[in-house]
Amino acid sequence: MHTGDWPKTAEEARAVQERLRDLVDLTDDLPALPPTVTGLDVAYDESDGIAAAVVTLETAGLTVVEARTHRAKAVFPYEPGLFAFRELPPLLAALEGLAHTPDVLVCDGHGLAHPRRFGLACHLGVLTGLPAFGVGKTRFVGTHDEPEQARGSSAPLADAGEEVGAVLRTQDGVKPVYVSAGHRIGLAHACRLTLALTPRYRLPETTRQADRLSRAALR
DNA sequence: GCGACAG
DNA sequence: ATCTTGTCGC
Repeated sequence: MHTGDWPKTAEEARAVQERLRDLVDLTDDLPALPPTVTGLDVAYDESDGIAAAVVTLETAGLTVVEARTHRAKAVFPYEPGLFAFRELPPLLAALEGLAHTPDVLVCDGHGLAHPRRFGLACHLGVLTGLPAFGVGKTRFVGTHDEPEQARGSSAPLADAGEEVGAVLRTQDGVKPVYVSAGHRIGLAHACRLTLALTPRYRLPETTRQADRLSRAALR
């Protein structure tokens, strides 16, 4: 579906981000608790082989509704800030295989918490037109205070004077995650959904399921 | 100039 | 991302 016009150089990729960033819509029309949540992740092997997985869960109960995987060869090298150009192709292919349109995408990476405010979650949201937000495991940009130790506590993530996300504690005393809006959803809503997806573990159940499936698909 | 740097 | 032994705790 995206064969042909994919950036070849870092310069071209950054230009694409600068051009698409204006298409990000932060209007939030998503129900407080959408019927389903769809997680995405990509696994890699030692020779440019990659496997993407998308898993849709019922929001209440977190049971799997459907899942899809897609294997491919990496077409773009990893570079901080341009990460989406590496994972987007297989992720989009996997998404196209779903029988049901996702209500919201939960990405393994950042959205607005990006140097040019256009991380994977924004890119995926703009290209699919679907609501999307990011839940990163580590900080990429910005500074923040340490959130309180209780699950649900959070601290603003600021970069260059802008609030680009939140550092959210999903379990008592565990390392917090980095939540940021991607497209068609607000930060507060993204944080509430993240908590709904982490009743037991640090990472969202969507990410855990997608991670497991992508690794399995790689072999 | 010197670090930092999503996955 | 992925590579890895042991270790602490429920």
